[in-house]
Amino acid sequence: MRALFGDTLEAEGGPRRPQAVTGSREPPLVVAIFGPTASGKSAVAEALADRLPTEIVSADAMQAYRGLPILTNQPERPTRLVGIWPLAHDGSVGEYQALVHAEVDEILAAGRVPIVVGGTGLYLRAALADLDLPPAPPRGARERWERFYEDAGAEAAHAALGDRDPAAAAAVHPNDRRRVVRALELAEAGSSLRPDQDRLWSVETRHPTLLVGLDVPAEVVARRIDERTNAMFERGVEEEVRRALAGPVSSAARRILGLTEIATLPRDEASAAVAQRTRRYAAYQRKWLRRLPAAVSVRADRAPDAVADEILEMARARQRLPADRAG
RNA sequence: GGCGAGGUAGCUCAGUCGGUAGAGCACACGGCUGAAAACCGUGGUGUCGCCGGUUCGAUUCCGGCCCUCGCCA
Repeated sequence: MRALFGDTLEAEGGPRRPQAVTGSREPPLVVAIFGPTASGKSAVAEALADRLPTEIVSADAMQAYRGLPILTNQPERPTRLVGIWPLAHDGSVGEYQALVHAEVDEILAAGRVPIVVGGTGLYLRAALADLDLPPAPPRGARERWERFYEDAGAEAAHAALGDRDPAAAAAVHPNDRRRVVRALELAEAGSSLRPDQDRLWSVETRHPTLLVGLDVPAEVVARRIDERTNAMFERGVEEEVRRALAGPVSSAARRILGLTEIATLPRDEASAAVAQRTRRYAAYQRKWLRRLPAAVSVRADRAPDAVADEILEMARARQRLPADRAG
């Protein structure tokens, strides 16, 4: 346990010394950091990395794509699962979940502390828990059911789902085309959209986990978003987007916030649209934060070092280590 | 200065032949299990430019004023 707090890593990605983080008597600990965009997640994670032997793992659906580092705000410090998919690829939680579990387990096996950082709530839960996701749709099934939904209409499609999977139908609104289609393809495959246990919102995790929610006032986040959006344009997002769109882009990757706006609108309008959509995204993430089970809220409108110190305190308490062992 | 058009939600606008108003977007809240920076649901948040007149009642009709835009001087 001394190793956990006794050493500090070099700030700028020097070679990481393999060393035991937890003794045989100590349980492994995963630290997860969630918060709205521009709440300082990356800075806090990096401050933590200066204090602990850690590896940072991304829980961000869009940073997983390669080719839009400015637009997706990819971190400077080497982070696992960032830039792993080409834009032509259709990523998914299911695919991501298998990858994160492997990364987290590998880091723990090496005696380090995995820090899972990301703004995608679903991906974060998939990283921490085993969501036992239903299978991917068979080839062609999605297109076929989408056509069915279009032809039959929302009500009829929902009624058809009611015949095959009443529980799923009860849980999904007829207008929610995505979920009606998904439930239909699952019902056809003999599976169901509704799992027996609700692991998404449970406190269950694969390993002992300290989940920290960064709490930053909405006005502060809004201001930082404006600044960051301006900075994006100064750093050349437009060129980045132009290059990216010259190649194939999957339907999933097309959802990256700002891609369409920057490609189609004049600069000032694109900038305003991106800032506004990003503010809405931050509000959506705050909803996730409210609902995430077992999240410990930490005020984060202050220096990342101070936030990291507070998180360390909590980690210590979590492992029942005496506070005076920190120095 | 003259003529014309217009001032209604945060924005763009609709509407009320006189009974204090509603769409889209924005915003707020909620849902979410292989597209999640996605998708869906719920909510109207308002001195209807200002002052006065007519009327039981005016955002609506009438008069005056202010402001914006366009054309002409």
